[in-house]
Amino acid sequence: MGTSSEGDRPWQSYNTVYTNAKAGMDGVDKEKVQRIVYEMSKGSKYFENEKRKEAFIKLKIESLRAQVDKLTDKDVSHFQMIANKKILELEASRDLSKVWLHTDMDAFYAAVETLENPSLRGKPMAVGGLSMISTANYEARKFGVRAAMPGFIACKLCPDLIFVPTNFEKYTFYSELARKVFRRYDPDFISTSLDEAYLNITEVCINREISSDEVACELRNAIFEETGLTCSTGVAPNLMLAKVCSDINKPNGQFILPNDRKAIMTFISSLPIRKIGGIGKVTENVLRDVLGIQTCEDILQNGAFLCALFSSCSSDFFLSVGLGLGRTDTPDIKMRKSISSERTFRATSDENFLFQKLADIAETLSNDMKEKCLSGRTLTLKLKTASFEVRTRAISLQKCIHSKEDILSCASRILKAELPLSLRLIGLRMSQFSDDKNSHVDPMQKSIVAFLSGGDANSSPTLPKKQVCLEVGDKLEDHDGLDFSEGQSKQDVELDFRVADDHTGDKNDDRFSLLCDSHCSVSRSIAENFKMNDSYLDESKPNKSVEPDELTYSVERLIEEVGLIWVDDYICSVCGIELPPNFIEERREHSDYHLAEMLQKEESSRGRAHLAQERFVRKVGHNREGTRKKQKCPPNEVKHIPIEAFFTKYKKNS
DNA sequence: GGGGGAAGGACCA
DNA sequence: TTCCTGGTCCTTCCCCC
Repeated sequence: MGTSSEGDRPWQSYNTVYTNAKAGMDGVDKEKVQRIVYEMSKGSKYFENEKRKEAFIKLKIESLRAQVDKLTDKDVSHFQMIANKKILELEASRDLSKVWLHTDMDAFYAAVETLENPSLRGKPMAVGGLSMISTANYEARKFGVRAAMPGFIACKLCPDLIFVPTNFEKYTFYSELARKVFRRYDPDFISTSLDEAYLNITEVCINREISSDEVACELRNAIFEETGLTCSTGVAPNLMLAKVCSDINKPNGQFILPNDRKAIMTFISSLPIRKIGGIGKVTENVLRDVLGIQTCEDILQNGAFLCALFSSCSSDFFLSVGLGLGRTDTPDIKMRKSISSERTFRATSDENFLFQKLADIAETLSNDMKEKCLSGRTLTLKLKTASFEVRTRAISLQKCIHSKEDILSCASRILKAELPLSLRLIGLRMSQFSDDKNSHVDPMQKSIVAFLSGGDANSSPTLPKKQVCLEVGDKLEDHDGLDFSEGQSKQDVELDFRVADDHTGDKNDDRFSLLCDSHCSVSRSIAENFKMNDSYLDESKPNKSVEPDELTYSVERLIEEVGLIWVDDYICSVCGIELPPNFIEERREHSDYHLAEMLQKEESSRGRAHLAQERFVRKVGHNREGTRKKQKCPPNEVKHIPIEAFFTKYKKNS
């Protein structure tokens, strides 16, 4: 930016993934593609957001450069010693005894569509729509059209482009046909997607006394005969290299890298780092602009700087890439860690529309979870604003949930705290699954009594091992075993009234689950919760009188005693302080303060209430310094860019 | 200081 | 006029013990 050449060609500074060479795109006029992508994008909110992200990366690069400049000769020789030691250790772990084959179906979705509709053959075609393309055939790739490109840009690059909608049933069917072939060569093959797999063919080569080249050829022929589709394969001593190799002779080709260190080092030396799985656009730019690293050989030559600038895990990963090392064993079966559903729509701030979308997504997620017998404890709401800024807000519950009603109830509360906002995407993700998929109750969940007594929920034989629900107006003493133990202060209860899960999924249950959800990050003030969930309040129930001296609680009493509501959703009815709805923590602390104040009046012991007040005062002071926790990030604030984010996982490979 | 939750980001197909 | 979906893993920040 800023140079005359860039002024003439502003698109050159707009880096997108679309100019990265993909199979079948070798002859593409990259500058033309870059210019058209730039011209179609510029001025849009997406473009502005990309620019913002680019600016962050530039700052990161500048910061790393400054760190390099500060290194003395002594520092460099120190880090060189560390790098040398690591290289020796990594080299000692090199395993050349395995033969891995990576197979990748050629333009899979597009090939399936062409197989079923031969009239598409020879014509530029893309699977997807005007908003986004899933994949493009090789005829379209000649124009620069590729996966992950918006369809309207693809249309500009290739006006005759034919669009075919995605049909996952078809792709799954053909994928299964291919997998039948894979199983014959490796029953434990690793499937990474519908069209890709890793096969350990070591045994096949030994038992049948044939070369890996012959196995690859045989496998490709078998796949073609049984599916009518072509694939490309790569053979190498580890998974990382096999994946790189399968891309070399695409489409319908294969590349064999011998299990020989010298051959590997020769192969890797000129390999662009971007070809390595785990090195994407950002890492490529950072390594190139900070250290001038472009090939894997460059990595080894910059070992000292990599050790100086990056975490141990990251530098280990980089060095292992430079040595051509990768995983050589079949990983253990991985359990799913999360399940999610998200929808993009035209940006809007219409709250009715947004809550309806949220309900639709909650239903989809709930259905998916039921289908897979999953029940989760952590719900994450993902929002993409009209300006493409992505926000996530998570809530961890005391028990696992899966029903639409429970999901929607939690999600609505988080969303409400974020509004008003113009959004273009809403997503919900559930994680922290219960081990026992048939149980929808978290065994770790403590009953309120166990919580109050500081004991384990399961340790008391007299306590019901189920969630205790209170009706509005109930006193805790009305329930078996629900009394406060001696010395137990009421403030020990961080009350978070939630919609009860009665395990039947009934809507509009007028009871509240009185759970001690102290870990709930978005637990709200009592008043707020009541306000937000007022549809669950049953006003027909008569209030129950409460003796002031009794150490008992009723839900209504808390509200009455504290008397705190947020007038106009903004002003504290007790003291008049103004706190916006999205100041969740502050509001919670604020209601804590008033609660403590109330308790202070009625309890003979003042200690804990005083502590709560102190806590509030400290917190307010803290917040006034502008260190509010991750609620909003100023646009001009330098954000952390976790360049190393991807690398630790490779550590175990080496 | 360590553990764990939350938030954000990079990357992949 | 228009830039997806679903998943994993990692780091940093922050709070709590």
